[in-house]
Order: sequence, then C-alpha cells, then structure tokens
Amino acid sequence: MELFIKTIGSLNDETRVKILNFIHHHGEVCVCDIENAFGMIQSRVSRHLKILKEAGFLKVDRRGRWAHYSVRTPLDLFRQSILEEIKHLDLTVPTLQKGCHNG
Amino acid sequence: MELFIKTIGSLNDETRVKILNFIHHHGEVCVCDIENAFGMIQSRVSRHLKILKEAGFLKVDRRGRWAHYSVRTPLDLFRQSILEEIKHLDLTVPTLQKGCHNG
DNA sequence: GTTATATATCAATATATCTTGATATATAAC
DNA sequence: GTTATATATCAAGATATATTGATATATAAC
Repeated sequence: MELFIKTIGSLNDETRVKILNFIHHHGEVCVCDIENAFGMIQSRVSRHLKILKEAGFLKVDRRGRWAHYSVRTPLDLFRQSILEEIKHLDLTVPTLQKGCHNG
Repeated sequence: MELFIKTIGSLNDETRVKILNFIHHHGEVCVCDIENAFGMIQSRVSRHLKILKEAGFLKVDRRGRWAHYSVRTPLDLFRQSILEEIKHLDLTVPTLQKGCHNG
C-alpha cells in the first residue's frame, strides 16, 4: 500500500504530471532543461524530480555536474498505463532547448 | 488534466483505496455496510464515496432509504488497470454483514 | 401529520503538501 | 588551493485535504 500511495501521490500535482510528460516526450533531460522549459526555480524542480523518482517513474544518470533524468526502463505495466493515460491528455509539451546556460 | 487529477487524487488516501477495494470485492454495498465494516462514522464514509464517485470509479443506485454503491460499468481501461493494481496489493478485505441495523 | 432511519453537507480543527529563498554539496575550471 | 556552476536539502509560510460533530434532506413506518 505504501508504494502504491507514493506512486499515486506523485501524480497528484499538475506540475509533476507536466514534468513527467515532458521527460517522457523528450527522452532525457537535465534539471536545468526543466527549469528553462517551465520557468521554475531550481529547488522546486529538484523536489518534484525526487518525488517522481521515488515513485518509480524516473531514473537519474549523473554525468559530471549534470543529473540526467529519464523514464525508468523497464517500466511495470501499471506505471506504463499511467504514462499512456497522461500522453492521451494531449498536454502542451514545452520545447527542449539543450545546453544549460551555455547554448 | 482536471479529471485525471481528480481520478488520481481520489486514490491518494489509504481509506479510499480500502473502501474502493471493499466495494470491488463485494459487488454492491450501502453506506452503512462500510460504516460497519470499517468502524467509521457516517459523514466520513459519505464524503469518501462522493469523491470516488466523482472520480469515475463508483455509481450509486438509490432504492428507498438506501444508497447502493458499486463499481461503475463499463469501466475504462485506465481505471480498470488501477483496480487491478489495487487488487494486487492484497489488502485485507473486511467481511460484509448485510442488513443495516436490522439484521 | 410525527418519529425514526439513511445519507449528504457544512464548519472547525488537524494534518499534509507546495512553493520559495537560503544553504549545502559536488564537480569543473582556473 | 579559489571560483563558478549544477543539483539537493532545509525552514518557513501558504494552500489543500482529512476528520469530526452538528445540521439538513429524504424516505419509510406509524
């Protein structure tokens, strides 16, 4: 039950649904990509990513100074069906401008 | 997005997950069945049922003084997959003693 | 009509969650 | 070593949600 509630709770916030959809759409992004795309301050983005990671949706790959987030694979069927449902919401996905403060 | 958050939010509470599982397991129950099975006061049960109904999981059939709740059919695949996931949690389902204060 | 029962809703308090700004950590460049 | 950048975490206030007890509504029995 605990993990189920954690998984559900991670999606009980529009911001996180949008961030998860953004990552799912673009494949792999770093924290500052999300800051830029959504115009959010860093601490807010970092906190939401942590929640989505602990809910089993995301993985992190740390390379140098950057933390690269992407959808965890393989993903169980339950989380897959949630991602599908989110995709069907047809949310506007902000464009991704790669290059954090150095493009 | 609004309905998605409403659906997710309805499950972001252990009590409601247990109530939904209880109804799914037993088929059709009235409000007092849930009061009895879970030892909850009526206003609390009524409020949770309303939230689950508005989230698209339950339907009500009012017969006389009683409101009979059951899982909505047909249920879309997304909500079906959530019900399945809840079933796999293997929660303890309280027994159902039919007959509200008159058994 | 009155009385009892089943359910729904409101108001108040308690609890949890989100956002922000500040601070901490960790890597890279120098 | 120092300085700059990327990310994580903490503390405080703001917002949302859960629980309770009281009240409202609606049906049934009398």
